[in-house]
Amino acid sequence: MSLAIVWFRRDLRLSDNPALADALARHRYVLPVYIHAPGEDGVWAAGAASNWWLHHALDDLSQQLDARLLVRRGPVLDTLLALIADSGAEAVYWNRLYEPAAIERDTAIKRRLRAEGIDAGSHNAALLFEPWEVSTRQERPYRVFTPFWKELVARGLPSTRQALPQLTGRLIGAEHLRALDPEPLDSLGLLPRIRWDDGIAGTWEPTRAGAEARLDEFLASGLRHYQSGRDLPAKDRVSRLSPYLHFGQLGPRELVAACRAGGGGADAYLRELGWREFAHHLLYHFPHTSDEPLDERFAAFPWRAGDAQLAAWQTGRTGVPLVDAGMRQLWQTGWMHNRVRMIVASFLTKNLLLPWQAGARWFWDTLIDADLANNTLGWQWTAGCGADAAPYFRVFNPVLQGERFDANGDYVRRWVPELARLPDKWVQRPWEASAVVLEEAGVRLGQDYPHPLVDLKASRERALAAWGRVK
DNA sequence: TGAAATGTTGGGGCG
DNA sequence: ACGCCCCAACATTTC
Repeated sequence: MSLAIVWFRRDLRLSDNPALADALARHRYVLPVYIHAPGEDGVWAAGAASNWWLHHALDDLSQQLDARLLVRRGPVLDTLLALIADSGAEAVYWNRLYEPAAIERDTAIKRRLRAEGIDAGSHNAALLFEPWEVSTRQERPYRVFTPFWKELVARGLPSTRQALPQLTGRLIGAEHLRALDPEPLDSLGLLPRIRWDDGIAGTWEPTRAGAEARLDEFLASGLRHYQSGRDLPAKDRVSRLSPYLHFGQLGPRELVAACRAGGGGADAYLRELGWREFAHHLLYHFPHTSDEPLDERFAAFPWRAGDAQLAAWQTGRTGVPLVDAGMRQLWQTGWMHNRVRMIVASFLTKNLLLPWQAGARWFWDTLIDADLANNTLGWQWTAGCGADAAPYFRVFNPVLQGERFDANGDYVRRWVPELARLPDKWVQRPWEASAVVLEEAGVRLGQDYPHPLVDLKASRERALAAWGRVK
């Protein structure tokens, strides 16, 4: 009886999964496989937070598959060939990844499998449109978001609400699975050895059920007021769906369908999904940009070196409350509100003049939703060296941003508790508070909370001068 | 998906 | 009543 391997990667769902659907359509039995091969991710090996999520997502997927997910470890090609030999599979199907290293590896795997007479096929589960399907009238990749998004909308955003596939009797038997040397999930070492994950575990439900619950909550409470609500980091009015999208526990087509059914306010949110598409479009067409600026004029930009300042930023000890609040939210929960991401990124690159790559690396290591395309776009946008980037003169003032979007200081107080007793007027800028005010709030600057790492006005002017010289 | 500097306007205090 | 100044409020320009 014919058997197909479905090679799961970051498409950890059963619904709207074209590789799985293809396998079910063409073959009698299906062998779902996950192969752990961290070395094949190149220099962008997944960080600890990402691995934590992956562990639980795989555990959850395995449960949905009636414990028939075969986990293996090793080089992917060798592992697949061994599995084909041991199981008698005639085909391997998977859903595409779009990072440069993954494309290179998967292309080689497809070629080799076909050379061996195996039916190898890849599908799109992760994006609304393939990066190579969309181009400007000059047949070039888009480099500006708005026309890119208009084109996608004009084509019609694909959406689907598929029922779960009927798997009963289609998965290979448990005894057959055991003969294929399954690796216990725990042995992959994805979970932390020392338990630093309490904050993350208390914040997230990294399962398909968690994704659906989070989506329902967002549709009910956030989507309608997304346009304005998304800017308030203390409120829970953003989707928080990014990690589910990254690991494919939710597909973008499913999300479009849910938004359409969810009523008003969806356009502003769908546009954010458009930025995700744009990020993948850019990384596909400009594969070096995860490490190098897209705008060549920035190749020789005079970034500073500052290990102590970088460490202060990473650990939320810059002395600028909103920046520190964001960095601590990231460290404790593996996630940061998007407006705050822009603010801390602006602070690192512009006020501290530290290279965006250092920030990108830290986000990569700590974010639960770390995604190479999105991370690259976001950091290059902030640094002004990417596609459709922020103008060089756009420097966020974290004090003003705090007063505008965290007016009563709820966000700062939550993540920087040592400032909690400061009055609203000073909570975003304790260094300007009088000695009496500080004393009454129990804050000794330089002891309980640091003096600001840099003067905002002077460092802003330094940044403007440096960016102004890029010509 | 900025911020700060500069310009303009209009109301009110005051001699 | 009038002109002058101050300054908040808003608009425009510049970085």
